[in-house]
Amino acid sequence: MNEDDDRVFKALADPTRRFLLDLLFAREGRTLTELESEVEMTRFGVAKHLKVLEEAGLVVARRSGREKLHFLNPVPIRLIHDRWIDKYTERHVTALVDLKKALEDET
Amino acid sequence: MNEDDDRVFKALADPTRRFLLDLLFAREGRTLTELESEVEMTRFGVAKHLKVLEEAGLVVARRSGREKLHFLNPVPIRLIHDRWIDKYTERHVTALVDLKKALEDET
DNA sequence: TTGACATGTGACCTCTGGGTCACATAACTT
DNA sequence: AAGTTATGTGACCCAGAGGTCACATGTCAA
Repeated sequence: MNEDDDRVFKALADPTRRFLLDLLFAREGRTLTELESEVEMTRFGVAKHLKVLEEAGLVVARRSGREKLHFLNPVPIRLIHDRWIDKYTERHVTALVDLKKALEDET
Repeated sequence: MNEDDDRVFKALADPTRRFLLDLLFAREGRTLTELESEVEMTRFGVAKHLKVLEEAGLVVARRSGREKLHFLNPVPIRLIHDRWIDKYTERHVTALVDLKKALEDET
């Protein structure tokens, strides 16, 4: 359980991996070569990152012939949220975040 | 903005720092020496971790005489959540998480 | 079957980050 | 004032992670 945690947070620690999650969040079911074209890096690097994300459970993959399709799994993200944001204070925090966003939009 | 992100995720990548957040989540306003007593590490190590958490905005500190009181700031956590969990799919994910927890409790 | 395409594996190099220590400053107590 | 308490700073050591390459497997198309 704790090892799972560690894998998730370590996976999120790298900016390239977060960008890959962003790409999958925008459109799911992408292949390795497709993701590679969006990143300034070798295919091997991207493959390594995807493996880390997969082992952390943040990405789920499905094979289709010689291709491998990748999907984003939001559950671990939600668990991070629940760890440090109490249900009673959640309303309060969301209000704070909305306020912050509103202030930034004005500028 | 992107550098802020990076600081937050890098800060969360270390298990000791996550444990410190847990301690502050349980009871806020703790001092360095108090936190040190809960961790198997030198004071210097803990101080270093607290600095990282503070620079990431996950911990906010207030001085009181020669003591420094530390508080948890949940806003960055909420922003992580909002980055990859759409408001429309949030209900769905929460249901999944609740189901998972229920299944684990049965065992 | 032959060649092109999509992905997987292990070794290797480099550099960042966790942890400790010696030293220093500031504040409370008596 | 003197000693104790709470915290801050810079240097140092070492394990681990990011990135690339050479090589290998498996799948589609003609």
